[in-house]
Amino acid sequence: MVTNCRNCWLRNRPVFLPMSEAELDFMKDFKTGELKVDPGTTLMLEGSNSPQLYTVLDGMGLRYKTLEDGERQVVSFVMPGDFIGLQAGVMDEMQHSVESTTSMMLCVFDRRSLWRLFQDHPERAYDLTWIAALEEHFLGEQLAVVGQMPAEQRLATGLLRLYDRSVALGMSKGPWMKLPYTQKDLADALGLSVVHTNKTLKALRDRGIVNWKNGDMEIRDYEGLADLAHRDPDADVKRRPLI
Amino acid sequence: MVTNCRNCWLRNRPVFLPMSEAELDFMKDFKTGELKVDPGTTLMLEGSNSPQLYTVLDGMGLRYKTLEDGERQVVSFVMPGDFIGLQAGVMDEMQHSVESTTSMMLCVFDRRSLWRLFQDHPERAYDLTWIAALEEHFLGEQLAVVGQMPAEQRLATGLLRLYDRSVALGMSKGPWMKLPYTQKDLADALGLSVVHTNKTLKALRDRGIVNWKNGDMEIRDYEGLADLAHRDPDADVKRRPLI
DNA sequence: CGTTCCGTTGATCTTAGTCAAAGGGGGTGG
DNA sequence: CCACCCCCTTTGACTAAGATCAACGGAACG
Repeated sequence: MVTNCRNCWLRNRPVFLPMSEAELDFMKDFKTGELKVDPGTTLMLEGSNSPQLYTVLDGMGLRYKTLEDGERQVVSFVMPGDFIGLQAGVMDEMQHSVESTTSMMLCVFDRRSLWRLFQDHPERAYDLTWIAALEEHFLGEQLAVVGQMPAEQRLATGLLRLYDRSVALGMSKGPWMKLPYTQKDLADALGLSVVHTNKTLKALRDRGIVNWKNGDMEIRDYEGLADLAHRDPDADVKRRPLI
Repeated sequence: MVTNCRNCWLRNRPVFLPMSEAELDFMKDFKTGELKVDPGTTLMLEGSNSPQLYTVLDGMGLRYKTLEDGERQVVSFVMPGDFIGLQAGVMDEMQHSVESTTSMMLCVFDRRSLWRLFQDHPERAYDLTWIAALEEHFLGEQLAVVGQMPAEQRLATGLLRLYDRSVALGMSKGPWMKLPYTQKDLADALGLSVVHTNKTLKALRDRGIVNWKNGDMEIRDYEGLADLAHRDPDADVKRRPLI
């Protein structure tokens, strides 16, 4: 059964273009169904090997690693169009956990059909590799953020990135975006303590740059934020196509 | 011309097994030659799009990103078997730079043949995706290291990882390994200042845990180091196959 | 109506960064 | 062969960014 599958990577790359007849046929072959999950559901568990792979159709979540001492590193935020479970599919087990923070709608694939995809659909296999390379790119960026930037710049960079993605995905038109995370989630992503994250956030709020209330974030001064992030004004144009 | 290509991912996955007839034929098709570079050579430049992709046959190097303000984040250390240029091959440009720190021997491929690989050699395409996923895995680990660990633990984790790889690649049998990097390189990888890296290193030396002299590193107390890294004793067995 | 989770804030402490200066080597040129 | 220089390492003194600790407020929820 193929239902509406917007924002699915199998549909196209990048995730926006319309689906062709051939692609629809293809979907019939691979998609095994859709899955709706509640907030707080663990979709993938570090060290496990899920038989199912997902594409996010709707909702948000996060990927994280847990360290021996209980600390948590949020590896990335999950948004519509993201592919979940590549590691489980191609290596033998997941290296991080994935959890929903809102309710999510997922497009479900069978892990075992992945090899068939490589054999019969080289373009899609290529897309998959493209996705993996993209993921690698963003992890590298995040590593640079956490490794080299002071708190304020980290926060600005992180919020900006979330907002840009949100806009790119058509989830926000104006200055508002859904941000269903806790400050602890943000802190764990940026490598900061909750307290310091909160204080840094307050500083941004006091300066009228952002406004975060009840899971909704308002970017009141995009330029100012980009400035705090030390972002090269040209670079974001260059980077725009990479969501 | 196909010459000796040990440690090349195209040869096999993981990089150790012997090459079959079919694989030799395959190599003839894709390998365009070998390249020897001096220390300090920039192999890939962030933002550029190299027409050539490489596999490291011998020597060591590093990948890094440069931030707007001149800071540098070392993204990973490059060792034999590593594939260089996946992003250039599959996306449109490199997202980080790659530089040799010793002289290196490289196996050269043409970027344009990558698509042919996906069409005609699905197993190899699969391997390539596997490599990308592996890279993603290690970046995630490094992110957790930089984001959550204090200096000493970061250093211990980093050195341990370098040593384990070195052993896995057959480059060290005993407690010694080649470590041709500067302390600044290490600091930029761990998100620390050189000064603090140096002091932390001295502490390890004073406790007889490691000994680093003239580009050679001696792991004098592996257990002690693993302890400082808070490494789960079982985990390294699990992680061993992933180089 | 208590409990729990999250956000907020202040006080204090520690880790790691910055600044500065002094030792090596190893290479190059006089 | 020596001298100088450059790059890297090492060390100490000082500073600051951010962590930790602690306490309170509010909203959601059973």
